[in-house]
Amino acid sequence: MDIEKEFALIKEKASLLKALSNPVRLCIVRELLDREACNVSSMQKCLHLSQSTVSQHLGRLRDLGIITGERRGTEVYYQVSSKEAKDIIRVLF
Amino acid sequence: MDIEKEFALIKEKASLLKALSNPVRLCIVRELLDREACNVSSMQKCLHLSQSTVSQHLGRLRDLGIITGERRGTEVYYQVSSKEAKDIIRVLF
DNA sequence: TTGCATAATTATAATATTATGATATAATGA
DNA sequence: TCATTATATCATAATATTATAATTATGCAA
Repeated sequence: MDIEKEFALIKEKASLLKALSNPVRLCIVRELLDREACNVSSMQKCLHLSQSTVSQHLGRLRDLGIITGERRGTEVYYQVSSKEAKDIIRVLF
Repeated sequence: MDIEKEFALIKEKASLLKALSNPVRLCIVRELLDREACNVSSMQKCLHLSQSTVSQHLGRLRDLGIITGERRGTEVYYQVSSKEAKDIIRVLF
């Protein structure tokens, strides 16, 4: 592999790690693995953070394909979709 | 485990991930696993960054116990000392 | 349609991270 | 000792991240 593609790969992996490196997001992803399909307001209560903050963290995880959301009525339920993210959580906990 | 210790653990794991989530640091740790015991100036040439920048990244990795350095004359050779960090690299690459 | 509940988006201020340049420290050899 | 090489630390400007508050969007039921 040439050096530029190599570093592009490293940057991609680094952004996955960065997404998981915030305590709130790490907590969210971990919770989603334990008891799958939480909705936003249940996480919000659990984390003692505002709706906006939680939603923005979820947005970042969504943008990177780490989680996917499914709407059921007014609520959105999330689950972890990235195998690498799952593997990292397994290594850590 | 009570909720506060739980979150303290999560913050600790998050800082490990944060340390690895910078492309330069991820590159350094990965290199150190492939060909162990690089010195600072060889990394610096490889990464096209200033001595100061590389040294500061090494400092962060050192402070978290991810790498350890051993001085040989004027040079310092580093290696990866954290098992968790090694495991994460193995998951990613 | 209106009202309500849930979630997403936007703007912003406080804080953290990063790379650079200058300086300091450590080891070695002339 | 002095000069040189290698590494670490400090100060700082540019950029990124984070939490909050305000606003907007979506779904549903009366």
